[in-house]
Amino acid sequence: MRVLVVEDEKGLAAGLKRGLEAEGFAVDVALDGTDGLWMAREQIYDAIVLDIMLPGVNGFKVCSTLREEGVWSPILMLTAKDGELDEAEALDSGADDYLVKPFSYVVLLARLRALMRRSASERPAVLEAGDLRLDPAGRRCWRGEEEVSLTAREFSLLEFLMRRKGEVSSKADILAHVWDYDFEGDPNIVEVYVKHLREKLDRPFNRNSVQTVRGSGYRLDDKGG
Amino acid sequence: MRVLVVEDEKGLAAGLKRGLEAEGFAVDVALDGTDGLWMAREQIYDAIVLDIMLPGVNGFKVCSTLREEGVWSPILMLTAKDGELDEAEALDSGADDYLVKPFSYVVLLARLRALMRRSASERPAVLEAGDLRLDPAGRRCWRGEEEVSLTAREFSLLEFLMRRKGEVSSKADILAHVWDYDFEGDPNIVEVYVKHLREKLDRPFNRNSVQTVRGSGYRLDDKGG
DNA sequence: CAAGCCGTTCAGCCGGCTTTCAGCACCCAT
DNA sequence: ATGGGTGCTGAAAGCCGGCTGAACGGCTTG
Repeated sequence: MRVLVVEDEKGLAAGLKRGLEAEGFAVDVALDGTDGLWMAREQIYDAIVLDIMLPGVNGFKVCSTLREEGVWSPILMLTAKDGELDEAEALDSGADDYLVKPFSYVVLLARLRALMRRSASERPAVLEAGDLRLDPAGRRCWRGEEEVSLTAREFSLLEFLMRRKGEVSSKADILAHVWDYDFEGDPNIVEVYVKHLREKLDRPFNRNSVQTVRGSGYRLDDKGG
Repeated sequence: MRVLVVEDEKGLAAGLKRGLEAEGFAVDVALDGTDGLWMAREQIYDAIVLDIMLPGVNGFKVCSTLREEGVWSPILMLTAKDGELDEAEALDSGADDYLVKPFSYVVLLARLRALMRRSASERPAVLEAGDLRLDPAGRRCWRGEEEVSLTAREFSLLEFLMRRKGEVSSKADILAHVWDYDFEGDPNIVEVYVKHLREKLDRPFNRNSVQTVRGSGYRLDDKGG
């Protein structure tokens, strides 16, 4: 259970780190928004505690940026004032919950646990679509009983599609999330990788799980084709 | 989107009901814990707003009982005092979030939406008109049980008409929204696509969902023809 | 150092979608 | 009845989106 704390008040940050570590969490601390953003991108956290008032990039911005980039770790925001607007804006920018300063440590802990419990049940360790299974942690993939080996890109693409199974993902969306958000190359690359997936997941099994929706994008069949 | 409000202060209950209904929710109200428990068992709600201080069974008890019985609708708890204990206990009894009274309506709404979004494993975003269904996210369309495949334009046109089902949409409106707003071509194209829709959605099923209103435009029948 | 794999780019092909157009049918007012 | 206006229809053409095979360079591995 790894937690990222993004907080510029050094005293508070240190306190949180000590407290959470005592509870058995692994804790990383970022002292400003820019650092926080980098760290959250680099590694998957089980939860992120995020102050709103930050030097560099503010908390709202950090939060919405992460969400856009496909980082779905549960985020608990810390708001200094108790204005209603902050609260609403926190949730709208993609936070899962917020806490008004000053807060008590017990409450923070309870909220954090609730968030992680919730996201653990929402995000099962293994993604499934019909008899297609994918284990993000172990980077493995199966069609039925048979394991299929995928390259890094193929895997990311499939993971992305599986998390949105049944929905159409546009090529732009895919590029933004599976490739770097500032990817400037040929969008054709998505087509190329879709072909790769089809050759590994569909053709050998006579299936059709990755569907083209002309003019819109691609869709992974709910039932794995 | 059906919401259950369990609240004994009649004024507040009525206010919530009115407000939420204005936002397009279907709202049921229970005035005590016992009723709330019954109603939550009877039907699946998209969210439950639950007061802690209730005659009969209190909110904590209602919440934990429901959870034990396998009711997983997101629960938003209303706590009267702002003691830490209440908050922690609320989350521990299985609530997904809580709100301290007095709260503002905007915040309640934001929280409620966040909860439902989070638990939206089922996509409520499906448009319906009789036995005609359309899933904008998945770009799929059904007449009854049978799936109908539509091209990009056909889909946009149908989506537009379904969002305004029962109302007449002028050809100019349709052109502006389904085609580019600066479309300069032949308006006849709308007629062409209406024909396509009819051939795919109506003719094979002996229906008449897309109706012509001579001199005004087209209307999609509320009940799908 | 060689071999292989992976990620990426590119150009050509193909099918079908979008759009246009001309002719016909129908409704309504004169 | 007759004509204009409005909508319907089938076919044809052009274009665009997606598919594919090949090739290249960089990186890792033996």
